[in-house]
Amino acid sequence: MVQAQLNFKKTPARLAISEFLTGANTPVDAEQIIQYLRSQKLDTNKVTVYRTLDLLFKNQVIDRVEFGEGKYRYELKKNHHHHLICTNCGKVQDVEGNLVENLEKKIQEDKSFMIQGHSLEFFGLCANCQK
Amino acid sequence: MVQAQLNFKKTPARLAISEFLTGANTPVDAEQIIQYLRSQKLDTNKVTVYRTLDLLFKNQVIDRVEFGEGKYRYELKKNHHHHLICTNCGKVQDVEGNLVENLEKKIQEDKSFMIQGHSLEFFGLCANCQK
DNA sequence: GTATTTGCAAACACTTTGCAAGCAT
DNA sequence: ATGCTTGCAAAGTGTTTGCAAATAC
Repeated sequence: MVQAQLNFKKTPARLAISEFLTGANTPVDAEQIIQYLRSQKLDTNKVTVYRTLDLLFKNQVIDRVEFGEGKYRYELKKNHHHHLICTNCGKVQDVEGNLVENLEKKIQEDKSFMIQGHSLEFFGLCANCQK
Repeated sequence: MVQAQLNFKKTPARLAISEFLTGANTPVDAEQIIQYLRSQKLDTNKVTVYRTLDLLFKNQVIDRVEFGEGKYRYELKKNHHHHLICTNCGKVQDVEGNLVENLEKKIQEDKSFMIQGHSLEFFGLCANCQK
């Protein structure tokens, strides 16, 4: 699997799902994973896909995000970043870095709220869709 | 209804839903609305609730937000703000103001991405749950 | 060999749709 | 009167669960 220290059994489905997530440059949904597995002649049941995602999520191998679509998307955990989601073509770009670190400090002080995490997504038109 | 210029028919269900949304100090889900209607002896079908929410959302009377729960929450449109969501008790507080305006300017320049909107939610522990 | 993982069927939660009946204007 | 709104039943998504059979180690 993605991280050697996790002693999950290395089943074909899990390896393929990890491989797909590793190769994806954008957060993918369960359906896309199932399509990929099908294309690899690995007709894995969707239940297995959800269970694998759950396993990876709970072990902090992947992140789970929502883009207001009524479903989850998943991506390998990586350096903190935010997303630019094109409302026209759906393209997703990353913005590297924690852009709200200073905001968080201020909020913790002002509101006595202990921040553990956040989600920040931007919606708009990518360069191509502005033409 | 909430906004006079919209000439929707003022049915009991719509009036009650608007009233509930107006009184709510936190984004509510469809189920909470149904419970409220029931408590008002207005046994409105959930389909009507969803259709009313859709109507209000499309006419920009309400906002629709997601807190990573796998469902939508709705709140009356108001001054731009973000949410502090307690991961322990679920309490939701508002943070007034557009905290990422400067970020947006920078992103538009750096990424040639035309931002139309964003979502920013903070997850953590409210003052009470830190005790 | 044994505990983990899988597939299947089924259920679940949330939301949407089609259509006929009912109501606001 | 008529077009908008509702309820009902059904279906559509996305996701989870129980259990017996299959498999990685």
